[in-house]
Amino acid sequence: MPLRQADVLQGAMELLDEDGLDELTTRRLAQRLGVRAGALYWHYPSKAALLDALADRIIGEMLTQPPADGQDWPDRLRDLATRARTTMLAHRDGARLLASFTAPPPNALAFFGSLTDTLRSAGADDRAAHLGADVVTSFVNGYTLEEQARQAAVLPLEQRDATFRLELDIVIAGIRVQLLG
Amino acid sequence: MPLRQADVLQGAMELLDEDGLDELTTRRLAQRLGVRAGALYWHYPSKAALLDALADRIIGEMLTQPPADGQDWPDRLRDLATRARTTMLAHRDGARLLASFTAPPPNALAFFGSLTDTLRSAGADDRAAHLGADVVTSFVNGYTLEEQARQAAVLPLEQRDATFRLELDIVIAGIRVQLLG
DNA sequence: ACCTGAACACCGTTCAAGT
DNA sequence: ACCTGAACACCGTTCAAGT
Repeated sequence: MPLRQADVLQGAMELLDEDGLDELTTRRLAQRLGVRAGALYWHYPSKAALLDALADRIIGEMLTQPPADGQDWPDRLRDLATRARTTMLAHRDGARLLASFTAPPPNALAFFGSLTDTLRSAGADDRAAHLGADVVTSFVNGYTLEEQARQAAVLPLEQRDATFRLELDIVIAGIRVQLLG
Repeated sequence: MPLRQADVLQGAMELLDEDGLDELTTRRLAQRLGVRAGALYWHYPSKAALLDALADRIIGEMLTQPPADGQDWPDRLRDLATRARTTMLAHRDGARLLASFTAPPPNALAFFGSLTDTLRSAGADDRAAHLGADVVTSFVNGYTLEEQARQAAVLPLEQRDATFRLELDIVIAGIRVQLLG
């Protein structure tokens, strides 16, 4: 039976997890799927489009669990930020892939929206909610990119978890003081 | 006269600024320098090593001006963070290049050291100084990477400057509350 | 509708050989 | 000491032609 777009995406995900972003070439992906490289261009217009779709699928994994209720806004921000980091770490080169998309795909907007919603429900206006969501996003992406590229091989996970938590609490404390004072 | 390592690095810098990281190939660089691609391997053992050296040269630009005296620690942090962002923005794909080195080169360690020094002089112990420097670094890198990849083309600089400043002040307020309280 | 075959215009890297 | 020439093993992409 012929390949479908979902099969191509699934194969790309597996190849990423097994061999990393640098080994995720159109030729190696085609070989794994049992076709020639040119065939991929029937399903996606370019490799960049395929990587965008892959990034969006990974971001989608951050959105699966519904928010626990009874969380106050700092717990909710911690939950979202932790989920973002954990999901990126769960895929080889995840942070680097997510830094590479051209325009923010749908799930990226949805995830950002859950950050701004959290802050608005805590009393922030639109501008403050956007600033707070943005500073959390920049911090988590910058931290995880560095962590996955250079620290994951040398520091144990519990230690990195603890450091992330402490630095995240610095950002959240800053949001409280500057935006929700 | 023959090429020297510094000439290769200079050519790489110019090619980066003119055409961007994706166009900075060994073959195009060699052509600009009037040699064949293989000749570069006499000066650098690999393209990765050349990019590391280029990243370190750019980070070095953040360290040129001595610290203004009479600054308190928040002003000094703001100065360092702003200098980091400005320097990355001054080179095409600067943030992406600086996210790509394998091990932190000398100037990266020196820059991080000036952040920790600032926090220690404000009364932080070693652990707190490290956490504070790290959260600033992660935020600035994450922010500028996103900015240079997707916002620089669509938002005016003054607006991006203002947003960066506001978000940086969130991080600094968090450091004050969590680490220097 | 989906894919092959074959090509095009590239990459980074190596290394004997030249000067 | 520094570089050429030529090769090796790759890339992403296009597209007529096949089924």
